[in-house]
Amino acid sequence: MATESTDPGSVRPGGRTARVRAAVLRAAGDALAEGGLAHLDLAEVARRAEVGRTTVYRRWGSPTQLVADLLADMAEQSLPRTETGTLLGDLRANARLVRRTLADPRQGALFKAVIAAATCDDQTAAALHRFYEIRVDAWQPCVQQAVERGELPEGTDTREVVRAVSAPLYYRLLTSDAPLDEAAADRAAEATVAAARAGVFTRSAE
Amino acid sequence: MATESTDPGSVRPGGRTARVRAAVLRAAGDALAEGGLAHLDLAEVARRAEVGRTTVYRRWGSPTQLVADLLADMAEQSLPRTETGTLLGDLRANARLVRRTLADPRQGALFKAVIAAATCDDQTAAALHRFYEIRVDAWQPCVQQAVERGELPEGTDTREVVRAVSAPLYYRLLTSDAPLDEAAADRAAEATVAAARAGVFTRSAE
DNA sequence: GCCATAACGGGACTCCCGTTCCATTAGATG
DNA sequence: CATCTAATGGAACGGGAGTCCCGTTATGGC
Repeated sequence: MATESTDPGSVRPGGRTARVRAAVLRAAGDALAEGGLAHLDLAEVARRAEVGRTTVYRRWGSPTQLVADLLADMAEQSLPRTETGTLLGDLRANARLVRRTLADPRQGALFKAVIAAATCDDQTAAALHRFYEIRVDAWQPCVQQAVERGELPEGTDTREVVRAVSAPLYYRLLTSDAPLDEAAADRAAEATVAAARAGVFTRSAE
Repeated sequence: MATESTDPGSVRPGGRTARVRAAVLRAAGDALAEGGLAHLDLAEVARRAEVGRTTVYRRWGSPTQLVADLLADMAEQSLPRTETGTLLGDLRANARLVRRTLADPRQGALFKAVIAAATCDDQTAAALHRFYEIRVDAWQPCVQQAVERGELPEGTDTREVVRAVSAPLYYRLLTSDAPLDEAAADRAAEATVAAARAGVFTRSAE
């Protein structure tokens, strides 16, 4: 048995290997943003990245696994979080950041494609879930502070509050052709604050 | 020019043609629910539907276009809407219906795959948007009634309220591996009511 | 019930995706 | 700087997806 030797890149991750990975991931991101998951062709990615086809097939194997690696890369680049001192201010800043990202032609298309890939493959789904776990954890403290300030009831599920801000924006991105304007972002933040104040996000037991 | 003759099925839509379409769409739904968009193979769909490969390639051409037709078919089957007399009751019924659908292994996987397909192709996206437009329109009246009863402020964007109920459920389905339990559905309904009561969904001007 | 033809279905063909083999390049270690 | 070998990349190969051609079926109109 002995786990199939080792994946390429795990023994000698420096120099060229890292450069190849960076070039391939960038090319994959571009291709995804342009054509979506269905048009993601490993041969074309190799061409764009100026890398041998064989290398791409060997190291990533399938489009969905390539996306999984792309997600792992995206998860490492964390954005700085702004602090305004009030819950509404913090959540609005978050909502506007999410909106700006999703409304950007390249980034928006990329996120759509990445979500699509996660629906096709369990490993990719795991990578996507991890990505959002990290993002939610990064913003969760501002809700925690609101609880400590007395703005929100004790026992509030702080992570669920953060997710409630993003949800309507992603829902609109995927199921509607209406533009993601800043008003939608502000509404998402306000709705979340209203619900959180009403105690909707308190976990009853446990 | 003269629009490339006519699509198959438009001149003689009865009998066999309709039977073929039904068989193919059912097979496509099964295949999508099992393997997701990436594993949707037109040849296999033809085999499952006991239909000639040529027919499937000629009438639908690509996986995404097949999904677009599947969506048009799904949009026609509308679910009956329950009425409880209160806004929270109606929205909770809606939320639980959505949750039950998405939590069902086959239906949930199918919805994921359909959303994935919509991210790859404009026509499929249009079909998906139309599907949700119809669903939202079907539930919008219960919010309208709440406005008329005085439960919600005048000028409330009733459709946006309906969307606010679904959003967190879809967001969880796609970006998390947490189970879609009934508590999540109830929370979505309660959060939406709290926000709507606070006037978050009133459109300022226009 | 009969005819014209829309739509289907089988088989052959082509092309490209994905794999395999091996020579070449360039990290890592001393 | 020399050596070992992980990792890359070119070339050739096999198989299956998608297309084309044409005969067959059965629908809609009279």
